[in-house]
Amino acid sequence: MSGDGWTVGRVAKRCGVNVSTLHFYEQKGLIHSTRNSGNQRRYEADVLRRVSVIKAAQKMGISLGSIKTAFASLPGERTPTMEDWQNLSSGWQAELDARIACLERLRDSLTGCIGCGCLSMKNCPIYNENDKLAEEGPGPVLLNRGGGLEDGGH
Amino acid sequence: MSGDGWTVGRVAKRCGVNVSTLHFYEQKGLIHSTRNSGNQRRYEADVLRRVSVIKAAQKMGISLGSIKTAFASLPGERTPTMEDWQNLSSGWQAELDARIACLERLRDSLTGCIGCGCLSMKNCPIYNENDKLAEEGPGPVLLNRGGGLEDGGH
DNA sequence: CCTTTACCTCAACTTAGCTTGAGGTACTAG
DNA sequence: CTAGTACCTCAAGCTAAGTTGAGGTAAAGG
Repeated sequence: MSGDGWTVGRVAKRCGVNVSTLHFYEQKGLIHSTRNSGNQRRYEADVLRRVSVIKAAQKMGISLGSIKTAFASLPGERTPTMEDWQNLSSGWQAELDARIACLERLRDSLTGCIGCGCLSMKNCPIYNENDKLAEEGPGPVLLNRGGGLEDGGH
Repeated sequence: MSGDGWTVGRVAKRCGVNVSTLHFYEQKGLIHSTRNSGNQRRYEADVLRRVSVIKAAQKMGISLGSIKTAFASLPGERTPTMEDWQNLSSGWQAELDARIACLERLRDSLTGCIGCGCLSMKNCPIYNENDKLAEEGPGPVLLNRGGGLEDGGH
């Protein structure tokens, strides 16, 4: 079974995503496959890790574009080693740290800031501490578009 | 000037958003306005805080839909007091805490997890700790769609 | 008064990340 | 050998959160 490669369906089930999502990722260049004699996709085992990493990175708020860029640092020819993946993830650590720090600042100033009058001001801590991070050119940028918490209740 | 209400342009400039964004928010029911004799929008001062809160909440990753829901808890007739805003923000504190905690778990397990083989497994800490949070029905849900860090470089 | 700037509505377009559907082919189990 | 899945491609659709543009009106300054 896994002897002659993984089929889309199996990868999808194993990774908890739809087949269409795998097609989509392939189209975006995030994963790749070979074809069997009947033109059906066959994957190497490392696709599982790729998909999982995509999912984990997305949870950190990293876009598919950035993930693709990160994946570009992986070796093309050989199967990525543990070390390759470690390198990749360590690049995201900093980003994640920055993001956590930002949310913490936001949390710490939230009550005071929304409650007081400063939120409408240009010098509000929430406003600025975030804007600063949100504009660091290429590099850690956070939560500046869309996504995220849905239906927060309240 | 502010005597007979704020114009869209002034609100936009003051809040650092486009006029079209204010139209959009109004259409979504997040802010509201009255009209002058010539059908132009006029806002009460509290719109400034609303817009600022929207922006702050978005930075936490809260969707406009959730923000609207949260705003529904504000008094309709009278201008919201400081306390009203505090109540609203305290609801988001918990969400923000949950979210920070989740990202921290993700950070702490990132290296180990991406580096090891577990990411493709159903019992991976990253996978599950996040999924659990991502599925708490209505309530804190995090980063499950789109958005976020763009162009992380690396 | 006249020009310029601000505002109005409505519709269409944008990006990300997928999903859905139509129409057709390949595999696999009995 | 024949169902019944699984798979294929391509195009269109969807949601969020806005932005852009066309065509037209209102207000403000000199």
